[in-house]
Amino acid sequence: MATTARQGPYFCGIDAAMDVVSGKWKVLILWELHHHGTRRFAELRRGLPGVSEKMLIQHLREMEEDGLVHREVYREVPPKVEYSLTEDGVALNTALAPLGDWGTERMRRTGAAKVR
Amino acid sequence: MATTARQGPYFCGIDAAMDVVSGKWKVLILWELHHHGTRRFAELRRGLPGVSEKMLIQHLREMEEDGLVHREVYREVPPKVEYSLTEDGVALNTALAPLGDWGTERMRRTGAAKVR
DNA sequence: TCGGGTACTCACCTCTTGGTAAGTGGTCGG
DNA sequence: CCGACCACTTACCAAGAGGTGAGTACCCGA
Repeated sequence: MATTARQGPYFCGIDAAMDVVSGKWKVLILWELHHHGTRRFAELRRGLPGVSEKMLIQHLREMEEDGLVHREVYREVPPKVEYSLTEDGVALNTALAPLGDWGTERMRRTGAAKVR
Repeated sequence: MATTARQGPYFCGIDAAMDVVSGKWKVLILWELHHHGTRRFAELRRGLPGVSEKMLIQHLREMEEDGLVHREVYREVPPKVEYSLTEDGVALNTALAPLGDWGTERMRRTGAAKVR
């Protein structure tokens, strides 16, 4: 994904949505931003145990490019950057809700483990 | 994915759902089976231009293992195998609908190309 | 008899994804 | 003066996702 292509011809809407959402941490970032509103880089990193800084940035950049998250840079001396969801990102999150319910139900049935 | 792990600890329901749905052709298979009810292997292959036989089988097997699709083998001389969605697969498809709408809307806005 | 269709399996190879670890420049607390 | 924190960037590397092409056992139509 990422560097090249993207926006490639899609079969249907789900296909297009999956393109934007595929990436190990993307939906988790969405979820985190949705629940906390605005978060700084280090806050996100701490909120997603196991994520590498490289992937976090890469995903955030792609999601910014895709118009899902807004990136606000404060030119202060200890650098400060705040990430938040755009309208589009909020809509995506809403559209993901039923899928989340399905997954939760499935976890309950299969007894899958949960992190934190 | 696939051979090892799976059912790994999840952060939330969306995470669990994404695990089951991640794979280049999975949502398309879901979509195809949902729209046609029951399909044979070759019909699916023809319905998803570009899919390789290897991936199609691999995905179908994983989805069967995950309880999303049902596989019915007819012991006839020209081999015949029919695939259909389970209740769980239908529910997943329903849960994916809003995401599909979001993606369709997005395609409209960005003017992304569509296959076939 | 030749080709095509059925539903696969297998071996091999490539490209992408994602992880690790180090470096950057500045500031603040102890 | 040492280390930690901030928000990154860069180079390198391993695993795996997915593609290609061949083979299989059988039958049917031309």
